[in-house]
Amino acid sequence: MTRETAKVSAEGHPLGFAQHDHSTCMNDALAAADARCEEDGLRFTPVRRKVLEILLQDHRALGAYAILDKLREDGFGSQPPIAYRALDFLVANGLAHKIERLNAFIACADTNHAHTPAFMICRLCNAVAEELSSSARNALHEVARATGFKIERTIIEAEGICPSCINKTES
Amino acid sequence: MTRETAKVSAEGHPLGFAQHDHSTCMNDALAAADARCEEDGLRFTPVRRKVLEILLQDHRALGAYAILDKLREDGFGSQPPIAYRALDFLVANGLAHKIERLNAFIACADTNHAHTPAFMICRLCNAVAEELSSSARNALHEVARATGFKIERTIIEAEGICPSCINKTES
DNA sequence: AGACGAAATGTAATAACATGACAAGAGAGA
DNA sequence: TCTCTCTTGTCATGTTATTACATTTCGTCT
Ligand SMILES: [Zn+2]
Ligand SMILES: [Zn+2]
Ligand SMILES: [Zn+2]
Ligand SMILES: [Zn+2]
Repeated sequence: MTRETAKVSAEGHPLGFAQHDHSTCMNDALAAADARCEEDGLRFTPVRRKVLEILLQDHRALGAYAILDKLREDGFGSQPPIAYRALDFLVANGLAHKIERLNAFIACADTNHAHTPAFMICRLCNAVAEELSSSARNALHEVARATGFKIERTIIEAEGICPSCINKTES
Repeated sequence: MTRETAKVSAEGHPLGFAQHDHSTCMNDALAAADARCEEDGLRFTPVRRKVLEILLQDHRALGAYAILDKLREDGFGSQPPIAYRALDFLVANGLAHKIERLNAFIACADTNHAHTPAFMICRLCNAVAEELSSSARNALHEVARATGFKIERTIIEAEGICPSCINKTES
C-alpha cells in the first residue's frame, strides 16, 4: 500500500482499466450518493462524504489507515474508528466495497447495480476494476443450492495484471 | 475467531458439511502430504507437519495465532514467524489454503486436484467447505479474457449458513 | 421551546494479524 | 570436511481492526 496514490486518470487504465473523464466520474458518483442517501433517509455526514471523496480520487483500493491520514490532513478526527465507521456506512449502503485480498476499500463504480460484483486487482499498479455482471456469482449460487448452503455474501476477486500493465511490460 | 475450536467431526457437518470418518480423513491427508513432499523433494519438517496436523483437527479456518498457541503447547517455537513460515510452505505447496475473508487458514481437503477452489464459510459454526469443481472460476476467467486482464490467482468465497446450522436454527 | 431517545462522533486503549532483520542450526553435495 | 542453501529461533516492529465509554448532534414528541 506504499505505492504512489496520486490520480492516474491521465495515464489511462483505472475504472475497469479504461480511460475516462475522471472529474465527471467523481462528480457523478458524489451526486448519486447524495441522491441515494436523501432517498433512503440516510445521513450523509461530512466525514462519510469526505471518505467517499477520498476513495473516488483514484480507482485504487485504499487501506483504512491511508484514508485516516487524508482525513487528518483535512481536519477530521484521526482515530481508527473515525475511518472504520465511515467505511462501514459506505459499504453497508453499497457506496463502497471492501477488497478482502488487500484489506482495503474502494468506491463503488456503479451504485445503480445489483450488488456484490467481482473485482480484478492488478498486482503491479494496484488498480481495481469492478465487474458488474459476474456470471461467476451465479455459478457459485448454483453450487451452493446443490449443497444446501445458504449464501449471504459472495467474495469474488481475481488477482493478476491489468491490460495497461501488460502493455508496459511487453515494451 | 473466539468461537469454540474443538473437534466437531462427531456432530456431523464439516468437510463439505458432510459427515465422515475424521480420523481416516486426517491420516489420509497426512499420508498424502508425506508422499507429495517425498515426490517433489520438499522438506516436510516437524513444524510444518505439526501445523498441518493442527489444521486437520477440524475443518475450520484457524488464525495464525491460534495455531501458534497450539504449537507452543506442543513445545515448538512460539514467535509469529514460526507459524507464518510453516503456513507459507503449506499454502505454496497446495497442502493448505488461506481464507481471505477470515484472515485464517484451512487444510486442503483434496491434495489431488487442480487448485484454487471455491470456499463456503459458515458464519455460525465457522466450518469451511472446499468446492473443487468451481464453475465460478471458469466464469471468472471468461470475463477476464474479454477484458484483457491476466488472472494469476482467483479468490472465490461464499459466506453464509451451512446445512447443519440451517437445521439447528429451524428447530 | 424543552425534553427525550437514537444515531453519530471524539478519544483512549487494546486486540488481532503480519513482516523485517539477523543470528544460529541442520542438510545436501563437492 | 568445507561450503552453500534452506530452515529455524528470536526480537522487534508494522499494519489492520475493535472495544469501551464519554460527548455531541439530530429528529421527534409534547
Ligand atoms: Zn459496486
Ligand atoms: Zn496495472
Ligand atoms: Zn485444496
Ligand atoms: Zn454451520
